[in-house]
Amino acid sequence: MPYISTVNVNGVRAAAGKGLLAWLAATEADIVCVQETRATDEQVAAALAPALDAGWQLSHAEPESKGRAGVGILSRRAPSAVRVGFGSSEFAAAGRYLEADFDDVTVASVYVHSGDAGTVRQDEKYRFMAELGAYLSARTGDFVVAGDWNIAHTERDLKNWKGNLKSAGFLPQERAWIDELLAAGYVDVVRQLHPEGDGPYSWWSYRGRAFDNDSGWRIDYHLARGDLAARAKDAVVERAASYDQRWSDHAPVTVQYR
Amino acid sequence: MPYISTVNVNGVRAAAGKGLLAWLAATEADIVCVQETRATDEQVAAALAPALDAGWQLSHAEPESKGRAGVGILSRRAPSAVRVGFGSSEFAAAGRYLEADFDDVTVASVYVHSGDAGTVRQDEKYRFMAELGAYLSARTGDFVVAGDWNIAHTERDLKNWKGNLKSAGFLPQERAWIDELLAAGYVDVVRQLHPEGDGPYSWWSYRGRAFDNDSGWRIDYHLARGDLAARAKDAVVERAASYDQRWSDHAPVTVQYR
DNA sequence: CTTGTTAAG
DNA sequence: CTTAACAAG
Repeated sequence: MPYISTVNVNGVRAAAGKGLLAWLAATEADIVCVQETRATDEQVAAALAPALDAGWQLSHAEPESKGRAGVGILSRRAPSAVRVGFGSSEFAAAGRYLEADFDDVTVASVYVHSGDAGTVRQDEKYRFMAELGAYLSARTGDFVVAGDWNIAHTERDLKNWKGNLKSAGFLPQERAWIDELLAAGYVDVVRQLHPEGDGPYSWWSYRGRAFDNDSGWRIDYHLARGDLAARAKDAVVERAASYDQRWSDHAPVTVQYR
Repeated sequence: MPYISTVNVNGVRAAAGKGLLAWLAATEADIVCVQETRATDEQVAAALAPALDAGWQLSHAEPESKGRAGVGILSRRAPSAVRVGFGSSEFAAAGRYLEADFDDVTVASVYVHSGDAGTVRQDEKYRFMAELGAYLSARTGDFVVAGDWNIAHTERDLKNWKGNLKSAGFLPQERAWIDELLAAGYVDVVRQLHPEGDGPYSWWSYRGRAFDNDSGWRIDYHLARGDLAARAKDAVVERAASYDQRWSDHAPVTVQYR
């Protein structure tokens, strides 16, 4: 029943003015996970005012540091419960994790650091991965965590994999972490429904002609566990949402769950 | 003989793309003083490349702090000498003063701080004023200092003078400093040629409808001394240069010297 | 190449 | 309201 989409909006205030609102008005999704709102609760509500007026419910995890991170969940019906962050992690209030309970499913919106190989920001990414991994592995039941994981799992998940073997987002330790999540019972829903071929990519750099050349990365996943994973169908990356005018460097990843 | 213009370009890189280059290609001025290039020597040369290719000569005083200040002099013929800064001032390398000798005249391009009443930035402005005033008062001969002085001299030099009696740019101490320069032998050339009426303003805030309402300030002056002052004619503020598309919040102030 | 923050204007 | 630097992406 739930029709769930996830998209890194790369600044909700900028995205709202460029096409996010139109996309929200047109989508058939019931639940939309967003990442990188880069705004306070108040600013997000202001940017999405037309959507909220049209009935969308907003749950949001505000980032501590201004202009960074920030994740939210938009839903046609209000969730029965919302939880910001996970555990007593150093990232509890980082605006990187939010989960919401709906009648038939619990949905989380996650934003993993992009990282930068060999820097403190990569160490921070690893710490986040460790804590998030422990939290997710301990969870049971029907559950889907959708968001920007900033990790391409396999060679089929990025166009130029040979050139990125030492790049943040495709490092062995990062890829192994996705393996662990799958081993813990999570299913990469889009890959399950697209077992063959490369992609579909969900992020294209703004630099050069990356989008036109489809030189992208698949770093936005739905990781579902329990009964939910088997119910997934029609997983699509809405690349076309970016054709007219790009309103983010990511495209929505949308899955229908029966 | 010299036809001299001054304009605060408010970022030469932004201005070049929006109309400064077209204005330079069309102006009849022989010497153009510019302020707030907000760029290094190299960046200014790159931004003005088409103008330099067309024959304009560039002299530039690079700001110490990136993205701030920076003054230059563009001339159809190369100056015989160029001097950056004045004396051993704390502002010697601030990118706020540059003078160049031409066959028949010495021209300086100056950029006085905008200031902020009651803050350290206002104190800095006062220190700059004191040092510049001492330097200019000691000078003799034919000489013109053109630039952004960031001070409206009298009630006729800004639209809303009543509301700005306590604002930086119209403070008693600032206005008195202009009086001192005039007493030292400098002539406010535009005012001399426009003895009646308000303005002509040379700066309009980007906020609100300031430009459309001509709610501006006259803060860009040619201060000339010696024979030169008497030779001035046809002093105009080229407000029309901003009609199509504004490429700065200031307009060029152009004077023909016989 | 883009977003948002910041300082300066 | 705008410029440019910066940090992050």
